[in-house]
Amino acid sequence: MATSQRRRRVTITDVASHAQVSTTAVSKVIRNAYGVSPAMKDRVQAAIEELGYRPHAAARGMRGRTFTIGVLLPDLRSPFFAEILDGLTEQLGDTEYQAIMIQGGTTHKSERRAIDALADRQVDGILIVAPIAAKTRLEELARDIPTVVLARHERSAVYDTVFADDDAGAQLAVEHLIDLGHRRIAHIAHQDNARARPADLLHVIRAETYKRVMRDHGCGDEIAIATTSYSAEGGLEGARELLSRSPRPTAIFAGADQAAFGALAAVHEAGLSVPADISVIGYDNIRLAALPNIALTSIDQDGVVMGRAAGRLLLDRIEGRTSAVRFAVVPSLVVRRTTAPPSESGQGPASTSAPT
Amino acid sequence: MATSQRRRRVTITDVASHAQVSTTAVSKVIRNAYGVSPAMKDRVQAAIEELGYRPHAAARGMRGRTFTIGVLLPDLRSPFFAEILDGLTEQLGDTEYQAIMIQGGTTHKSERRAIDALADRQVDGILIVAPIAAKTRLEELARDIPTVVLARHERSAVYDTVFADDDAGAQLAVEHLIDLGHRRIAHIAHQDNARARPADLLHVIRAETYKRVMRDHGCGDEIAIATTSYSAEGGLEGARELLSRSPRPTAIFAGADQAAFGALAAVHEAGLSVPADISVIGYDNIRLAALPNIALTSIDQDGVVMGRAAGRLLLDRIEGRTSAVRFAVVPSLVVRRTTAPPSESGQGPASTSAPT
DNA sequence: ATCGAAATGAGTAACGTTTTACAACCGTGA
DNA sequence: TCACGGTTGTAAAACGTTACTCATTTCGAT
Repeated sequence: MATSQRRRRVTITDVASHAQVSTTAVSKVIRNAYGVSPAMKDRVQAAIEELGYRPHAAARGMRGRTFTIGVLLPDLRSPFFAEILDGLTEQLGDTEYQAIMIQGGTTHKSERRAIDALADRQVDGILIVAPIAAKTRLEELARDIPTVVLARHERSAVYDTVFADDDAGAQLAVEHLIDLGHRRIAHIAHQDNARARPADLLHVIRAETYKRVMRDHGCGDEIAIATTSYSAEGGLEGARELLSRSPRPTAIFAGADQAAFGALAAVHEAGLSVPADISVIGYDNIRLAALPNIALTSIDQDGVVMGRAAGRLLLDRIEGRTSAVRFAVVPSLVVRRTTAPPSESGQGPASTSAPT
Repeated sequence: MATSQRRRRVTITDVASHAQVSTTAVSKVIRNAYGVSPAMKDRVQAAIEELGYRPHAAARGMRGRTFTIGVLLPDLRSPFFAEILDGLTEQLGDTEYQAIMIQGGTTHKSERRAIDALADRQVDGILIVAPIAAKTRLEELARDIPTVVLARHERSAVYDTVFADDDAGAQLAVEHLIDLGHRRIAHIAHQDNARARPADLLHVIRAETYKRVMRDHGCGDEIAIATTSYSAEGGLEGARELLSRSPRPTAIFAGADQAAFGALAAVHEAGLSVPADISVIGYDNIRLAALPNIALTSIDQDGVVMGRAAGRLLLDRIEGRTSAVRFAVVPSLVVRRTTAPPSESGQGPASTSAPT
């Protein structure tokens, strides 16, 4: 018989009667609201301590705040999200607020369900990371709940945005390769079914900037893009396709490090070497990129700073700010050993014969 | 003036008055409880549809359920957790339950705070992944809230456990190396400040099994362990240390793929090659391990199945089951290209002279 | 002393649901 | 016709907290 009655939680009433005061007084102490004498405060806090009382979030949510920040992540697979969360957690640090996460998935339906779930749970604020929902839907949400959108560039009057300057970052990447002497630079892009204005999506910006910079340096004819996804599998597939083209590119700019890993694999698979035959540059500078055997050249953007900023903006909004803010982080180039000047011999040893 | 009054949410009362019935009736329809005629049901559902009503989770939490499953993850950096969550989400699928995640961190204090946060939010069930808390604390929690613990092996009367058979997995790994002819096999282990019985911790089991299998095959004298952490950085550091020993090991069994990546880096750094000079085997079979240029031999354990099982056990418990269950997944060996027979020449080319 | 304002505490009504209890209605069998 | 049991609906009381209102006390300035 594994019964063992589920214990009743200790409530504010228990504390009040134990401390011989009203529940109102206890509530005030908890929220350190105006109108409690030091004596009262001590007394109540002692009772709280003694009984191990913890306020019941659902009940609080009925009247006031839930002290909960909801974070919507598309998935848990990107190491970059972990950094954002670290920043957010740090910012929430000693406040009473707690971050909870929810997985949005890749379809509109699943993302919708996740957002609704957060709204149903009466979170005090929402951080939406790289959503695929349309701007109008996000604004609808933001009218009800303080909202910060991370990783999209749009300008909204009702929510704040936090993002890295992807235009600058992509320019750093492509110009780094051009400075090394490359001209046949290919790009691996990402495709999802986001309903945002394309120009507000970071992966579109990276791709567009790639094209612009190529043209600016007279390499407009060398533009070659494989559109797959920002993942290892996507990078592998995309790079395979790019490497099969003729003439073969001498460098690949992958829109994300994960994709760059896939690209490295494809290069290896083709019997070519990095950076002798092909240079590869990634984006995000995830930790694995720094391992000495990988040593991936990448674009660093400080996820922790972005997470911190998002947290602060959210807290401000909860406190009542209504004006909208855009917070941009500036990325930087981290040169490692996957990029080098192109080899003199136009095509490497493993070049397959041209078609037809 | 960015005012735009925050709209009042539509409540059960709104639905009731719109459908000209009592709130009780609406509540019954929502929960499809006993005592509603088909006519009533249709009528109410139409009203719900029309008004776009969604039940208010906090209010529900006051009397009944919150339809929320809390998931405590130590961090977001392990790709393995993503799989568990996929399995859980799949299992929760079309139920009304929603999974929310919270980051437990690496200290007892932060994990405690996270668990309390879930309890305060009145989740209906908790999935605790690889916790560091003591068993007694988990049992205390489990007496109040249906709980499933994932990745620890202990046997509890009040909560369920879901884990992979790490003993079998580690044995597969070590015997694979021994079958290839290796004898000087080193191990990279993980250390944290968990308060569990050591024998219940997966990383301890992997290490102990490594030692046992070594002894069973007469390699007891060759046992060499570097205790760092199951991360790329930990693997790098650990492998550096192991490679500096003399005689140098011919194979490394890393307790996790992430650590194996670090080990690969260290081997490369030392001017040695895999698998010619050193074989490396990981654990978890994360996606990156399958990339053709990495091709890491690893131990596969099905995280999705584990997540699904955890979800089902949780739902069962919420429905009233009180008996405890232990669910174990059996791992399998995935041979790729980082393991091979040891080279004949005892030490590779980069061997440093023996000390003294 | 007296007045008024400020400080302090308590009582009570919400908040949006679920649960319990019960009333009204129906058809059925005696 | 009556009593009865089952069905279908409603009213009202929780659940634990906060916000609002108001009464009492304290204290400084006159």
